Amino acid sequence: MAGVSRATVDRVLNGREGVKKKTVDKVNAAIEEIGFVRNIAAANLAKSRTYRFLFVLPESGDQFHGEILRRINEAQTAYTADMVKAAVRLVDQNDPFKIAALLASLSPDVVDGVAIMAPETPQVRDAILRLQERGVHALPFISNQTLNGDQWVGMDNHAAGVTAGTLMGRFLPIKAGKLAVIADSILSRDSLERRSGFDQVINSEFPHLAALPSLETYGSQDRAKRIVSEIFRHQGDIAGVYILSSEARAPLSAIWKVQLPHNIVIIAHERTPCTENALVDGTLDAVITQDPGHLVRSAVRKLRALTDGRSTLQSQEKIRVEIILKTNL
Amino acid sequence: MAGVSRATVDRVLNGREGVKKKTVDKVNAAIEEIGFVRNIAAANLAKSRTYRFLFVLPESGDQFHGEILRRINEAQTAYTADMVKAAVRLVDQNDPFKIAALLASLSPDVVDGVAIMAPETPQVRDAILRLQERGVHALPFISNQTLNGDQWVGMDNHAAGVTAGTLMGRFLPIKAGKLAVIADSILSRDSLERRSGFDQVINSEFPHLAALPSLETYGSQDRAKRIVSEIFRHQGDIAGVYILSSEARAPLSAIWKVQLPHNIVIIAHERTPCTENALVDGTLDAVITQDPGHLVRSAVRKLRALTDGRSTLQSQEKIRVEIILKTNL
DNA sequence: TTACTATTGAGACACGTGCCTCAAAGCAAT
DNA sequence: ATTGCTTTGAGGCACGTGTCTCAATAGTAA
Repeated sequence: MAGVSRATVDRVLNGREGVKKKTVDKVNAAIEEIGFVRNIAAANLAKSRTYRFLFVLPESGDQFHGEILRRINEAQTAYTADMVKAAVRLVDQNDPFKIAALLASLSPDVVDGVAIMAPETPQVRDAILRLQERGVHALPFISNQTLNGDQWVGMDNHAAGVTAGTLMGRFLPIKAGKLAVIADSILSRDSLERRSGFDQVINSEFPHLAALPSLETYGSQDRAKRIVSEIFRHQGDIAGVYILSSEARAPLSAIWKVQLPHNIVIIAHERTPCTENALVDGTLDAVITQDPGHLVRSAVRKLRALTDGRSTLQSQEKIRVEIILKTNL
Repeated sequence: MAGVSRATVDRVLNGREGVKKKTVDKVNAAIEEIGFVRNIAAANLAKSRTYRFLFVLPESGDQFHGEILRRINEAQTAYTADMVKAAVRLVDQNDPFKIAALLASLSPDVVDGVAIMAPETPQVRDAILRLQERGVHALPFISNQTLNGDQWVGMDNHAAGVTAGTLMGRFLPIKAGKLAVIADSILSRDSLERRSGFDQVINSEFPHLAALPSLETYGSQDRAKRIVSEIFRHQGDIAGVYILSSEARAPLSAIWKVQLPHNIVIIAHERTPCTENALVDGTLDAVITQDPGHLVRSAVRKLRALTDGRSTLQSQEKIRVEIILKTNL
């Protein structure tokens, strides 16, 4: 069609050197004209290509992370047909240097792409950039990093906070009240974004409500219990509780023990066995979540597209801020 | 590994005749032992297999169907690499005989699988069964058919109705009021299920509210306007409006014209440009929807799994009842 | 044992692409 | 026209599987 040999087409398609610009254009024109699309399956077969991906996740007993791990295993099975192998490495997320060191140890000989869930610190940011320079595709995962705008997988945490605030405001009767905000730790960017969204909507749309300063549990059951009981002792008019961290177990079990007045609205994040139970038994009024299976599959698809130099279906990769009630579990 | 030749393994793998049971067992044992998984990409390459799927959809100017069509085109592109070709046929959904005739005209030589969106009638049900007998995989799509329990793609409409009812009840203050229910037509199974879910939750959880009988617009703009204005003339204490059909345009534009008291809660179904606008401008309080892109991709994946005799990832194929507010658009 | 049939093996070619080598042709500077 | 470099062509083998043919072997009934 282009009047050239298969070898030349190959040179053009795979970007090899030593082809005249004029020839390249001829080939591309022909490709355009007959609407040729490379059969990626055949190409991968020929290259006996395997996609070696790595998920770098925080080590924690967090149920949400447990879900993520389950989904990675699931995807492992589902994507074997596509020659995708996904490994997992757990790192202490409080130690940015360890994370950076791990990333620094990865080379393109061993891995094609990495999905990284880690708090944003200068060390990590640098390590990610250097990783990319070395030719390993890196993709911020769930925890955002201010790098390449849309190249990350996770939900818009500000919108999630706004949504939580809206539901809180709309579920409560229109009268003055205070809102307790409980977090594991508010240092992470995700927590800050959620909090800011929550405050924004409460202040602007529901001025009769007042969001109290965040209370941190640091993952401790005891601390959670103390916080919960103290809130209700000192602040008489608590109307709602917003649990903004991804792990709702500690605050929830504290709430179960303390027995709150039952017209209080409680909203938490992330769908886990624990939050599901709390929805069913009526403790939680709503859960704002992102689908862990979708997160994992989206990361895999995006990494694959990156290694192939393709683009992905925008609409499929958008991580939705999902609202879950008892009724649409 | 099994001590047999490649030819025999082929006979076993592809279920050809004339292999002793003992040999079959040996081969399967070996497969089990070394954990062999067939490279589907290579297999399809060798067979130069293409998956020819057909979407049978109602012909209607419905925006939701428009979205579905867009997503089918999108999937078309995204799945070319997997040799999937999806065609669309529109049929008058009020004529079950035409639908049945169309299905009857499909043979396995021309198409591998069909996703069918059609109201449930005896003719259609029969046609689907006969289609399957002829060896064409059929999958009810969006509109459910009481056939094979989980083999369909769409959301649980009863749960959707319950969710709509719950939001309605929770968004409204706890005081007596009436709820208008507007539908295109309430004859379809989907509408009935939504209505039943809605009533159930209103009656049991929010007894101070009363859901009025459904009002049908039959897609007519004028009729919608008349219905909307009459409701508010004759019934003084309308607290909320539930638009339960997939096309909210007629009722919504009627509402825009009539200018309702603005503390009325309005909930509709399906995310479309129209409902999005209504969310943004505050006319709608919530939209209950299913993701059209996900519906289409799920149908394609399920049809592909059916033709390959594989199973799909349960969790990925579950169509969620999504709640959309202005904040998580 | 013989004469069957049922089962198995060996080998070839195909699918669409990648990747390599060697030779041929084109081109520019001298 | 010669030399040396750049660009192109021809052809082969590979990837993992399917599918076919023909021959070889095993098994069974007479």
